[in-house]
Amino acid sequence: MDIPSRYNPKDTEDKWYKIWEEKDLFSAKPDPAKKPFSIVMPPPNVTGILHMGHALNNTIQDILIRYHRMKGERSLWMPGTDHAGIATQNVVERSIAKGGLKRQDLGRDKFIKKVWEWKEQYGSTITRQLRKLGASCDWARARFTMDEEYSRAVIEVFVRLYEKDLIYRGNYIINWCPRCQTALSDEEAPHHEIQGNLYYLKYPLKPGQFPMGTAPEFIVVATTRPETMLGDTAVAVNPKDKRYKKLVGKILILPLVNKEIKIIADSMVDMEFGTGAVKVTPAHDPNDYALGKKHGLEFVNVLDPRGGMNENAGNYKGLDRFEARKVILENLEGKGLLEKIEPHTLSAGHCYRCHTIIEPYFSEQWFVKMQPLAKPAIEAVKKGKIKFFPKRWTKVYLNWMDNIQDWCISRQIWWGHRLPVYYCKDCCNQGKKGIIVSRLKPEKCPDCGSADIYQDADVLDTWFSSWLWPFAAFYWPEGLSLKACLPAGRGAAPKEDLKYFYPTSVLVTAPEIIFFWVARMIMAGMEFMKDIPFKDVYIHGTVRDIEGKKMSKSLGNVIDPLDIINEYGVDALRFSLISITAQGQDIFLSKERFEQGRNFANKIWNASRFILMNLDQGLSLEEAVPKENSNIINRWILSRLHSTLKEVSKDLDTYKFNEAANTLYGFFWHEFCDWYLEIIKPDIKNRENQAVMYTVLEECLKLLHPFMPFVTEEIWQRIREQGTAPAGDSIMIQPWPHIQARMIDKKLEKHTQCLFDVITQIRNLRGSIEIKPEQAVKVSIYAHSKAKHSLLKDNARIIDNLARLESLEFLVSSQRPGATISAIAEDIDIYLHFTGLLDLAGEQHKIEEKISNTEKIIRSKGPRMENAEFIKKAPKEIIDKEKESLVKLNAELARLRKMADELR
RNA sequence: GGGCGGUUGGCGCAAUUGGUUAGCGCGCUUGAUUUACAUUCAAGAGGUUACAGGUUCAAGUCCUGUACCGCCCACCA
Repeated sequence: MDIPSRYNPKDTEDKWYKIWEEKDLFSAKPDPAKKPFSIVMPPPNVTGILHMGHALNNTIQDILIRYHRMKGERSLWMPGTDHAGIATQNVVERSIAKGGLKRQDLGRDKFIKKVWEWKEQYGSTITRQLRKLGASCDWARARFTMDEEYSRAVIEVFVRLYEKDLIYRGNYIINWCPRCQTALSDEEAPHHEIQGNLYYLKYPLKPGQFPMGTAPEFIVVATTRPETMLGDTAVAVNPKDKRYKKLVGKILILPLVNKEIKIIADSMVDMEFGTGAVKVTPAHDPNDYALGKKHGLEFVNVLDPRGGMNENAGNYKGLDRFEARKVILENLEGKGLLEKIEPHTLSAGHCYRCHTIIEPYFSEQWFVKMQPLAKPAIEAVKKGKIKFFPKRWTKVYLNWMDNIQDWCISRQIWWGHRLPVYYCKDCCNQGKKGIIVSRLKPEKCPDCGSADIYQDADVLDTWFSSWLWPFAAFYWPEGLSLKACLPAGRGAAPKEDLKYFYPTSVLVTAPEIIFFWVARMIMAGMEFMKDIPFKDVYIHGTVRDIEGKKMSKSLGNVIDPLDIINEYGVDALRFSLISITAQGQDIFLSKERFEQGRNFANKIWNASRFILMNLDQGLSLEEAVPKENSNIINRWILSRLHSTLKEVSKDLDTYKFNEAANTLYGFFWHEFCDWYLEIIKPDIKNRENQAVMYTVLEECLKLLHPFMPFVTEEIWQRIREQGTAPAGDSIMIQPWPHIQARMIDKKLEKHTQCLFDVITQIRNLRGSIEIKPEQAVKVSIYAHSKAKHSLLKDNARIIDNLARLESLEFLVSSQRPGATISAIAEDIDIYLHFTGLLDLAGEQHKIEEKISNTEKIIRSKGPRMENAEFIKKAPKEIIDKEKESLVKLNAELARLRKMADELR
């Protein structure tokens, strides 16, 4: 037998993945007679490279897909990539920058062409890496959010929403990233705390409004962004603020700009903060914007799109915003108008792509009206049509949905779906509206007939295409009406699949994506499909380093899954990752974690190697069905197998992946290998043992396959190569083991456990007096019950072998034989004969210790049985259990005392 | 300012609806190598479940409060 004694992942991984793909085992074709099971993969960015978050996310999905596929469902995992507008544009801009080029140098069309070229060349990195991971996606169906047909769906949605009056254009304060030079949605500009200052600026009152000496010369305002003062058009105070009461309505001279601005009163102003007087910059702050609207203030934009000062900033024009801040402060100080600077922590929005501090910026953008869309999406979750796992995310979702804000969807970049918005130059020039929203470019203006029409330059937020993923990936809207219209044969993705696979079964994703994507998909699903996009949402934790920090390149704490695959193998990566992923908890990773997975893969490998070396051909599996007279050890392991199977299936059905993995680990390693195989080793050629051993291995391989696809496939195939089992395509498509309830016998499991306890106790006794492992010893046993007596007697050989006995004697009374040390296991007394010098005092001490321990337990339980309340109120089962255990403990105590007496 | 999660042996985590003597992995101690696997095997040590109250016959589990850690949301200029 040429099986190496170490599992080498590199020999199996690429090989089997290739074969699975060649045999087309990942493809799922609709079959009305069968249940569908579908998952749409959260499409990774086309610029993406595999990180641990991907590894975890996709391993979970692959486990679910493989599990349901084996259960006989039509199991589809729909893969794809996201065009990731800003991220991809940034990457390509960086790449052409090496040649000293900016995108503007190329022009829009050429730049877009470059992006496509980049995509062709590098865009498949992430999908290649997902293959490495073992992901069993139906690659033939892979979609890209910029595909022609997908883009059509995006345009369709825009037009429909516009026609329903759910999309509008307007001038508002939005989040502007000066580096990416585009608007961002609120979700794309998360707030982070930064250390800044609060600057106190003096704004002089216009002279002559009060008689000399009856009013202050200045009003002091506090601001964190002094450069925006150039765009101030008022100062606001609280109307209740006595300090400023008489100043309301008066005029200030805005320093540096020398412009007159008014003091206004508004209850929005917090009297406690700063000086109680706030400068108002309607074009650069959302609050000030509101004030500006309310009080009819002027909107002065002082920034340009790059975050520099524009022509409204006068002398400061051209300076970067932070440079300008410095200069302005210097100038104010020079004029004695800077009162003081206080350190101040504030939270500012940051671009989620490049982490630049965003500027609130007044500009014309396109928005989606969210409240009407949110309503049915809230209902769907409230009514339980969509369930979150873990449940607590439901609240997070509902909270956000209840306070939903309109969604800014226009982006001032080039890479993305261009808005299907056209303008008639003539109409616009004449001050008429001239906006045409259309699926196709209009030939001429429907109003004036002019052909002078141009398209809006903006593109849509990437999430405006992702939110359609669960149905657009299935060729919506055609998919609703068309029958199969793609060429038949392998790889064809018939468009009627939408009907079969939608709604999808479960969405697996990370918490930070709930607002961006999950919530919006639900809204889109309800709006365009009139149905939920998925039934369950499984939210897994964030992968962190061992100190709990997020993994990031800048922190240098990244563990690269590809390195782990290289060093430990993919099965090890998958298994370890899953076994430490408690439902919904974050994951703290260190490299050593993967040793457990690697060791387990090796254990599976070697147990299989051992079995294969000893397995006869042409086994009849009938022999693995326990009969009344079957060997108790075989009945035990089969019962444990089916208990395990039941648990694993239940855990998978409830998304408790770590529990499933750990249950399997414990069963395979510690019960099957450590006990069962060791026990049957001497009788390994026994027909029944052969059949049982083989059955347990086969079933375990199947149970393990979703977690560790490669090692299980390799072994499964080797079993077939050896001719032990009939040939088959792949373990991937074997039926999931059938739970046979009648095989599970908990009483038997418990009963058998006693045998193992006796063996452990004997080994323990040997160890306590340092008997050499090779030295066989004499042991005498007295069982206080008949059942146990016959269990031990029937299996004496097992005890002999595993505890290395010279002889095993069954006593007829509970009398301690001479020259022995003793132990007890349940109701069995164990005596180990010792020929050397006996450490009587040590033995005595050991027993005394056990006695006091047992007494302690009895003391803690005893009063309960005398407690009338307990007897009255506790369920009968519990009382019986308690009674039973107390009886046992007391018997044990009596036996221990007797043992101690006999020693004296 | 709101909300959520966490706090269990040295470390990382488990523990269904409250119900035997709180489990697992790593690490540690001791011993074992012709005999499937040293990526192994055997045996063992190690916890008054963050703290303070409360409910209950019974609390790691439920309630109230406190402390610390982490995350999310929010327009404190």
